[in-house]
Amino acid sequence: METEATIIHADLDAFYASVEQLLNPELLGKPIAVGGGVVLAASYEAKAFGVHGGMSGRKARELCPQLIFVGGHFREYQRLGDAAIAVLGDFTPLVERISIDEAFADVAGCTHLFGAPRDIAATIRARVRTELGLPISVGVARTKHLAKVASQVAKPDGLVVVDPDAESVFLHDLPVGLIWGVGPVSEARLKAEGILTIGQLAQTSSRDLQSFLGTAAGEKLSALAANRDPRKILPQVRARSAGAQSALGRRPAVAAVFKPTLWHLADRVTSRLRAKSLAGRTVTVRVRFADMRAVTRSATLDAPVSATVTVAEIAETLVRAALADHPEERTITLLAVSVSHLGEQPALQLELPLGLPDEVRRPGTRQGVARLSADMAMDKVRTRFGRGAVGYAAALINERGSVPDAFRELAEKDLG
DNA sequence: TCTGGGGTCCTAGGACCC
DNA sequence: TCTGGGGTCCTAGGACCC
Repeated sequence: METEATIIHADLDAFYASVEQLLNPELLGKPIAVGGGVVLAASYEAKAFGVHGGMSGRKARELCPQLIFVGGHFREYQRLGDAAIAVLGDFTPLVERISIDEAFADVAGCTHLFGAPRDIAATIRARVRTELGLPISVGVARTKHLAKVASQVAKPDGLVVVDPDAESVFLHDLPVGLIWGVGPVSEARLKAEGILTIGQLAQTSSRDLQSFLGTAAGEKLSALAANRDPRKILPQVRARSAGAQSALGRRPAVAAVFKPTLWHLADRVTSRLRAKSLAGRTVTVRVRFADMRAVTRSATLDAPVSATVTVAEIAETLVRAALADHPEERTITLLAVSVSHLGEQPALQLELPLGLPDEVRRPGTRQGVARLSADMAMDKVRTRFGRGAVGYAAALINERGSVPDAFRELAEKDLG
């Protein structure tokens, strides 16, 4: 291999749990879980008992009776996550953030200033540890895929550098599940073919993999197993969709339940879009039933929309259609609204020139203008006085038991 | 007292156009 | 009248990631 290993993948260890242990040192060395009904993150001490993110709190307590549940300090997660990623930014502008606690960086252009990639990685780890008090694992390799696998292998609190000459050896005995894009389903399909390790994967023809997993997935996997990964670091990627969802427990599938929820969700989504001057042409809803089966319905419009009322009305129509297709389902457990086909929202102009979105141009009524203007006025009030200051009556829902908004915001991707 | 919330990408079939 | 092929867009569902 002629290229050098300059891609870094940095991943904070058991992030939320580590922050809690940092804020309260009495929790150090103890099995803790962030969350309540659902485990959002588990400390390594808790992971040793089989506790992991996404698990129900009840199941976690079963596995580890001495498990300590702690409330989330969401502001601190955001602040410390930002600060850790900012350390990467001190070395190069080529930083691609994947989530609150994880990022890639390409240090090819700054080794003359800061030394070899291995040294840069070691410095990053030391700085995050001393300046922020958090453990972080780092992988260094020639490609994003290898760097990501390396950081997973480095965990907890380690550094792994994959020499370009040793890539095949490094990957050979690792389980296929470590590959980015291989989840439970693919893993099971590969296992059925006797393929357990990345080495075995590399021995399998691309054609066979495509027949097991489908064209695109097979091709991609084949390339990764053979160490071909052309992906570059992309510092700021524009979002392609924005959505919001809400688990409801078990509720009757009637308008009195779904209407206020849809308005609330539409309001969440569209206010995020408007904040970035974005709008979208496709509105999608998702309805989950008591047996966890879910159906989706979508509608694509001629022009992008971002007004709360418009999206809420479309969502309502789509949900009614989905329910009409499943008259046997009397109970719903989740509703989701998302907007895709995103594009720039043209500035609102009073003259209504051509090119304005449909909701602004609605013939005769000027309804669109009114809707969007009302929303923009409301957005301003909320910016000054907070979300709860003003809103649509139809969107008023009882949020008891639902996930706090602070956590929702953590999960939100920057729409760019 | 089953399983949160926010995303990306792919597939397959149908509509429609040339 | 019947048949064919390619391209694009849309819809619904699903796998996967953090």
